[in-house]
Amino acid sequence: MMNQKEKEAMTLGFSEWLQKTGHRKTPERFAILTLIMEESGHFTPETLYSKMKNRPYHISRATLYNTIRLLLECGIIIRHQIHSQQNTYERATLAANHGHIINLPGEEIIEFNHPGLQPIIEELCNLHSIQYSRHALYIWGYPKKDV
Amino acid sequence: MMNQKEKEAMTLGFSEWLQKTGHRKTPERFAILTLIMEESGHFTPETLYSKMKNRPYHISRATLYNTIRLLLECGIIIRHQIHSQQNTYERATLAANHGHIINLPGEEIIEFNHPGLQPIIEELCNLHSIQYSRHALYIWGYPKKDV
DNA sequence: TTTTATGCAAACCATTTGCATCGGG
DNA sequence: CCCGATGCAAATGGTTTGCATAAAA
Repeated sequence: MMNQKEKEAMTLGFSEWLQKTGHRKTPERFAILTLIMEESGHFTPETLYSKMKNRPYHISRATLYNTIRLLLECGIIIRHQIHSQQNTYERATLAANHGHIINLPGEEIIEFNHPGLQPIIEELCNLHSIQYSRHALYIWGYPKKDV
Repeated sequence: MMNQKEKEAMTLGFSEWLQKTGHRKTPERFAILTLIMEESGHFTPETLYSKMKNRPYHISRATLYNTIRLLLECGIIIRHQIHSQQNTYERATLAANHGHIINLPGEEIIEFNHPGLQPIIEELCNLHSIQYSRHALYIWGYPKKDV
């Protein structure tokens, strides 16, 4: 969960990014950002939309998808591609800290963290002359039946 | 590219899997497998479908999607999650050997290989009691402008 | 006042499904 | 023969788009 200070910093960052890139600062956009800052894990456009319905004012799917695109562009959220039919998103600051183990069947997700990964990624980026942006490690497997 | 021997082994494996799981061995299924064995990288249902059109007989989208599902189930192909709108696939044997660097903008894909990754994955699987099935490491970044 | 964003509904498009027919076992 | 598989076309459902209206700047 984000604390108040982090939320303010993120809101300010979004506001500045909107300004810098020539987008308007509409209340809908900040309402969606607020909702996303309350998410503790993965979410989809549909889960956001249904949560939106319980809020003071309604926001359309068009605006929701539009805002999700902006939040992707400015790097506040990232898109996971775990399910084939529906896009899943996560705040980038959350996602940066862990990989995903996808536990079949049912695709239950375990998040993990491993310090050895970062040096490998840096090495690969140097090798291929890539300016690192982000990464994702997914591991698929089945629960072990033994103890 | 797969050599003849590998192709025969894969075809046999698919055939046995179909038998074992109670599915019929239709010519359409083997025709699609044959096409996939000629792919040297990523493919989508649509790229397969259009290649199919140049073949002796036509295969419907329904059958194509049905067969892709079977090939996923038996582990011959895996699904990548790079593009948001269309599923991308690859032969599992190919995918096992490399990770993917997604070079923005345009999502050009560089494949890579790093020996340090495997021990990390094994460690994580042991820690979480996971029977390893497969993994995927994606790195997003931009081309470096300097030399 | 200008121009971008919103909301609604319709359009899109990859994928799935229903159903009549075909054909593997 | 029987029942699963195919082909076609229609349905589905997540996402995008067109357009009239609203509201940021």
